[in-house]
Amino acid sequence: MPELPEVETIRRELSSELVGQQIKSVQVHRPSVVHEDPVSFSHSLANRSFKQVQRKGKYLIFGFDQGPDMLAHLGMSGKFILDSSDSPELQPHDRVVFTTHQGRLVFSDSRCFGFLQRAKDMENHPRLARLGVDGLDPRLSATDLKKSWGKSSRDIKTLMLQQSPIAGIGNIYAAEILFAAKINPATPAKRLKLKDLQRLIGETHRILELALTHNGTSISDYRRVDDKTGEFQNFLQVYGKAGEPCPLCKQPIERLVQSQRSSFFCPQCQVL
DNA sequence: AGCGGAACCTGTCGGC
DNA sequence: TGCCGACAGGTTCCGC
Repeated sequence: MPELPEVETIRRELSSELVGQQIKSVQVHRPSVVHEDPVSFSHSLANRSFKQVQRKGKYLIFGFDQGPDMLAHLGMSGKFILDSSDSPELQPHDRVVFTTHQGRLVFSDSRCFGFLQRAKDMENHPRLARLGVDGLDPRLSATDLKKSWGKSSRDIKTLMLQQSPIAGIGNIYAAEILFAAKINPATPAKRLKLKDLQRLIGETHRILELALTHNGTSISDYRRVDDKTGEFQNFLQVYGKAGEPCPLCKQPIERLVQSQRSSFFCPQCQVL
């Protein structure tokens, strides 16, 4: 589900609404989504207060007034929902519920690819150690990309999804960024020159920023913490649009499977 | 080392 | 109506 703009939207909303709230209790309804002993997890988080919410790539890191941080990933269908109702009913996909003095924070995830886990040493967490430069980070450089990709004959689309050397891009934004940069998703990475990679970085920044401005893309599952949808789905140029005319040249958009994922592109505009 | 493919789990939709 | 396969904003792991 959630790529960088969706996760960052959620981070901002949690940051403004959740910070300062104290946890009364934690109920784990699906132990497998807590990647550690669920009993220790619940016990240790009780009575903690949320202090900050950070993001690295598609991961969220919750900081508390004391004790280890909590790492969270939303997988394909994970959501964080905040509510303040008095007698909320447990929904079928509610996996973990944090009850605070002001309401609840619910981790809901239909497919259970997401997870929560405390970690004392977040800096060296194996999940985070592999991440490259954040997709919104201005320090992202074409030279770094050339260094990582310069000798690879793999297709550029697959490499963009690997979270290194760039972190935060997923299937939707890979398609949109490549369309904007006029690069074919099947192009072997080593064929891209520095100026192509510079353009790719420019479009990465532009598209991710724009999507963030519109609070991300809601296609089916993704919701903001107040259950509202994002709006960037209204601005998609190629993702999910196989058979529809290209917004630039009217040629039909094509679908292609790469690394077991769908890619969408315009065969006429994305020639490189 | 790097690659392709399977696995994790659940839900929805379209075709027969 | 029911069953079956395809597909879905992700990531890790295993075997070659």
